[in-house]
Amino acid sequence: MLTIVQQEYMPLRDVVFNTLRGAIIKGELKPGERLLEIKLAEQLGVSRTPLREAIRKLELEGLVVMVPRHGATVAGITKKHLMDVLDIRRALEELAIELACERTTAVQLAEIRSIEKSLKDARSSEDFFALSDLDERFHEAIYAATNNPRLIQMLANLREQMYRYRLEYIKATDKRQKLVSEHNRIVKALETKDAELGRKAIRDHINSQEKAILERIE
Amino acid sequence: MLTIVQQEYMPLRDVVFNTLRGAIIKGELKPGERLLEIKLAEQLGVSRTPLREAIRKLELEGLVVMVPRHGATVAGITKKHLMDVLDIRRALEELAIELACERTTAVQLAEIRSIEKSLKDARSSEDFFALSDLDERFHEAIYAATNNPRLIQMLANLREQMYRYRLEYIKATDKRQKLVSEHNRIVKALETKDAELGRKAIRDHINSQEKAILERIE
DNA sequence: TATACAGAAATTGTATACAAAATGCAATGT
DNA sequence: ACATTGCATTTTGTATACAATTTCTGTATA
Repeated sequence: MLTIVQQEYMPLRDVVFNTLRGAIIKGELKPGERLLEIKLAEQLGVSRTPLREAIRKLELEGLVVMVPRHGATVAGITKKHLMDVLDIRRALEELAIELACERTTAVQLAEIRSIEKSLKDARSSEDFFALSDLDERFHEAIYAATNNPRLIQMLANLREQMYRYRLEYIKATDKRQKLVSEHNRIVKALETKDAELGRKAIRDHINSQEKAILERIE
Repeated sequence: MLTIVQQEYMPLRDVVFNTLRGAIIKGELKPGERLLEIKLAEQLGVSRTPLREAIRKLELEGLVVMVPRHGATVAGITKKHLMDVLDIRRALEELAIELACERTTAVQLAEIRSIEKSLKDARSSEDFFALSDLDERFHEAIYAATNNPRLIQMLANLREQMYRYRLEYIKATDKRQKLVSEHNRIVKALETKDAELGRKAIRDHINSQEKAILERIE
């Protein structure tokens, strides 16, 4: 007898959590904006209970700041905060590449290569969302190869936090070629299992992003 | 006019959160054990609402596993899981030392030195909790010197997860001298702002812990 | 004996009600 | 005009009630 794993059900709190996170990342909920429970609950058509549980999770992810007996506000993004997060990402991305160089299976490498090719072929496209999606898939494929679930989760979360800036970065057509060549370097490192090259490559990649983000900020 | 900052208030959800986290870390709640909402709520003398919100946070910290419509269970700790967390800690501890080498202020360095001395003086003590507390304060003082709140929070969380093993490590009297000398090396790195030495020192320090934990596990 | 089914019990998911605290505003007094 | 006080409103914190689902258990049947 087969047990059918139905993944279709999702608790309301998670639906709300995803919705709010998306809204914050896309800028629909602006930094400093208050998250009024009753108002939000009515807007989303749910009660306060699942809404509150979603806010707890957003709080721990750092997207929302809680003040006891005052409520939740969308966390502000300062330059300092971004730099802090980038420092952490750099350290963990280097670890990820190192692990991936050891552990990537043939199947995983093929998958990574395939995504890299798609991205290369689409590098002149104007479909930013598609490009962004490919970029995300490329990096998540590498995370997956680390075989470290905790690291995968943390990196996914850290990346998400600069989503809106990443989109801007990808729009910058003049930097596309650079992005493609950086990806290629990363793949080379994985193919030759050269952890040191991998670390360098990913560091340069993040530094490019950092530069682009800094340009955007002022 | 002086404003008195009263930090005495804490929402029930946070009290519950801390209580449960402590219970899990100390092993009072064993891996695989179910967290029944009504039962726990009665035991703690609170209603289900704050309890549930606490569980959401524990979930994101990785201490409990949720299965929709089935409830929460204490996350199991496998060797693989420990190694995964240690890999992440190593990467972030190295980053922390590097940042601390750049940023530690004179006051902070004095504080770190002071804790180091206390720990050295107490190295023959049998008061494990006091020793553990000093060790924790030593490392948190270094984290604080990074001036990166997000990193501080993440490292504190990662350390907590191996609390019970750390205690065993500290009990091992034969390794005390080693621990003291490792700390001394870390302080030296901070004093001379030698990031490379710092990385090496902290890496060795964590490797020692890893070894001790592995010995404990079988 | 093993299995399938039905119903009961237990448990989580969600909504609502009530309590406590903070905020805003107007009235009052200086 | 300005500060202060007190009240009403808003908002969060907590508890409880109800709904939906799952799990357990016992019984009947092959």
